[in-house]
Amino acid sequence: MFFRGVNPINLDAKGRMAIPARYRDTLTEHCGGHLVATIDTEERCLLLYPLAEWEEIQAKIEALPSFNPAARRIQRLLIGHATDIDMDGNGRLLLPAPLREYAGLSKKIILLGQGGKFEIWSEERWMATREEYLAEADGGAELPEELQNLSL
Amino acid sequence: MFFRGVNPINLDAKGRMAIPARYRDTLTEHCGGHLVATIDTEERCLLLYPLAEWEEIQAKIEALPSFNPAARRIQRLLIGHATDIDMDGNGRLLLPAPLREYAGLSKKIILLGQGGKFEIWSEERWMATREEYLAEADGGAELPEELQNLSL
DNA sequence: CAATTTTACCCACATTTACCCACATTTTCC
DNA sequence: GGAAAATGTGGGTAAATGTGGGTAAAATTG
Repeated sequence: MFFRGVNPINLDAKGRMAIPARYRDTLTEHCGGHLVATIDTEERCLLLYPLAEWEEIQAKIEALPSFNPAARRIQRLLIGHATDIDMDGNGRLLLPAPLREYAGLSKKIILLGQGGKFEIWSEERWMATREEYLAEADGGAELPEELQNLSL
Repeated sequence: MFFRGVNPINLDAKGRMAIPARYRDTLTEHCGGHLVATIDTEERCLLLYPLAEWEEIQAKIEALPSFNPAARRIQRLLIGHATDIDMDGNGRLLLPAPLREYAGLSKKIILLGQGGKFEIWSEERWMATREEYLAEADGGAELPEELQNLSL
């Protein structure tokens, strides 16, 4: 159950996106087409999880202490924006308006496979962010040790 | 019994809010539509619990040491403002005027799923608070250890 | 105790959403 | 390169949801 790849997709007038066919079988088998979308707190994009994966994450987040401000912040942002979405008969997802708005999604969007989850970007934003990433030099001093020794 | 998601809702002229249909079945099954609303002590928003959940919490709060000023404060604020509310036949809640006032609720409000409970915000206030949260960097120094290693 | 206001319950209409079908387009296979 | 299958796209319709308001019961006040 690993997703990968960049997929340019068009949102239709109702805010629906067609999941590329190659992911559909995996998604129906693994979670009956039940997904959960929420926001990314660092970038203006969305995260899309199979239901089971999301529930594990939500359990961890909910267990955090309620009176810790940093924990409250994460709970409000992540759980607060998490929305259940089911694939329709045509393999499409209807993205809720508040989430579309957050990520600035209009017509052209990018679905990015990221292992256990997907990311959803506006095409424009994705292009710009990718360029930034490429422009930053590798091998900066701030790399975690695990990365320093990573062999590709 | 996990609530999540952002729900933009309109209060009507009588101060009633329609609970989104997807939560209704859960609420009627789990607590017969009996809920308890109270205030959040940190932010100007309301907390909305299924009756059973609230009773557990109230028991814990009542058990706090009476001579501790911070405990007394919490008791007075939380238990003092807690109000029983039932869903009507149309799946709506009538929010009491004092609570609406506390949270500054007029017409446009936001219902935020937060796991075992909901939060109710004025739309305006929620937007502002969300922007603040987003502006704060993740990975600040004050994060609980559990959070530092959380992998989304 | 009567009069007035408030609350709760219910019904009916407007709007939105979900589901389904049909067409266009792309891909695959021969 | 052409035909057939699979995929992507658009939109119509029935059902579910949201909204407003009326009426009767209850509570409150003078």
